[in-house]
Amino acid sequence: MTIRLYDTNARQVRDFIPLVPGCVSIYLCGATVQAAPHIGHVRSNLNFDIMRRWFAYRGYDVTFIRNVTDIDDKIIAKSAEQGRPWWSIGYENERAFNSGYDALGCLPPSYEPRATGHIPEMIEMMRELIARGHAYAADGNVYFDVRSYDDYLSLSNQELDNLLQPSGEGETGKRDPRDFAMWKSAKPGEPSWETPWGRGRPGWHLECSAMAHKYLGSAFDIHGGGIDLIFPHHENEIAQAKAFGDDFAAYWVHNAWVTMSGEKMSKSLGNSVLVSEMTKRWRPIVLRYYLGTPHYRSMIEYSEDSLREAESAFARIEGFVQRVVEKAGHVEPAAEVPPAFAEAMDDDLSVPQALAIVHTAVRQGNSALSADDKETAVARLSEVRAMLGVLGLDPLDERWSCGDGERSADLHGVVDSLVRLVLEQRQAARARKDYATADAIRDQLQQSGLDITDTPNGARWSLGSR
RNA sequence: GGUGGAGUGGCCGAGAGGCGAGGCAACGGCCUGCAAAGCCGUCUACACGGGUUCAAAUCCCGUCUCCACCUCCA
Repeated sequence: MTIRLYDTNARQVRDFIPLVPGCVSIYLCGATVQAAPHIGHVRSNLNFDIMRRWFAYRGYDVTFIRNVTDIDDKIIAKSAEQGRPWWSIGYENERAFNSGYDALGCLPPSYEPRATGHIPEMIEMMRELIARGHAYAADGNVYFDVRSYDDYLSLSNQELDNLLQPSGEGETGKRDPRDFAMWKSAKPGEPSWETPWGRGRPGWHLECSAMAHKYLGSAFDIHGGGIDLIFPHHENEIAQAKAFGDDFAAYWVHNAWVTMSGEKMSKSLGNSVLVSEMTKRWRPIVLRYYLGTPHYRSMIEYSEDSLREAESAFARIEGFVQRVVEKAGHVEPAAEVPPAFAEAMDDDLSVPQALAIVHTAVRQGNSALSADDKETAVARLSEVRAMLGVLGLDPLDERWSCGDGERSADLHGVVDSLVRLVLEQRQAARARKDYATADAIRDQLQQSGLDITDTPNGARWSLGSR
């Protein structure tokens, strides 16, 4: 019954023991809103969405903080390039991220703090770190003194002296080239805030230490993010927070990335597949199935073929759900998921194994349907709904009903009675063995985007997959 | 140079000493006027070379290939 998670810091799977019984606090590194989100960004969020849903299912009270870093070098550069304010660029991308998360059915975080809304907290942290001898000001920058913190690089298991020398472009006055900037002095024309060390702006890592402290306190349960954040971002967060006096995160969970032709999808490599493009071409629930069901620590090699495969696999589940509902009416999700499913989820969120349980239930349910065993079919559906609910993939969840709720339900009724009229004609043709006419009717409906399936109880129609 | 990860059947994708994960595709069967869907069955795989063991995809040694991080990154 204990949830186990792979902790990057321990480099092994550990039993999850919450700091406060019954509660779990999660800090997820969200976006640096310098560009529109690609599917790798949503994948990360999706993995943690499933994590929090599982914790909630297990009875935990979940506090989920996902930050927005709304100031950085690239945002400033774009602002200068486009002649637009930095905050307008950041906000535009922030909205794109949120609509991407939303489209794929991610639950909103408990709170979503922005870096630039927490300048006083950052100044306070720097003041304390300077007082404690872990940081120093130089030329209007504030640097963290990495040699002053003994445990530096323990998360990524590296030795300070083995690191390649950083370029340290434009960062002057460092005691050690590997010291990192918590605060950067403002160049003319750049956005800046007043501090005791001069006008400037946050470096990349300070916001997370400061905001995690503010919203989750000096100690919290889980810190998450993409595997590429381990160094330098998370190492630097740890150094700041711990040197400041926080215990910081108890568990570190990192998701793997999405690759394309074997290479990491990234904004700078230019091989990004934008979420906005994908949701135009694929049903969001299918995208969620595709991006959310491989294990979170496995790479996803993006391809259209495997997306199509995911579409077929999910259609199988969906078909079962629809058939049972047509036969038996509304079926509520079961209160509990099957034990084998729970066991898989407890074991470091083994979604692929959990999904095998779903497919088995679907197969059993389908068998029950063809044997006319309504009771078993309903029981399996109710389990399937409970399991899919945890994964955020229940096709009957209102979230996935397209368009504006009641109006589209009305429309469905209209289409249904029209199609029934046509199907009656086809049935009449079939009855007099005029199969040419019957097939022509079916072909025509097919071309209108409707799939027709004959069953022992008459023909049924469904929206074609594309 | 340092640190970490990966290589599994036609494809995707789990597993981590012994019971064929699961899915997609294909093929055969049942059902069907035909089709579709569904069900049943078939396809017995773990980069390579050694070793340990009654037993290795899994552990050990070595090799090859690929990827990532080393101050832009989810």
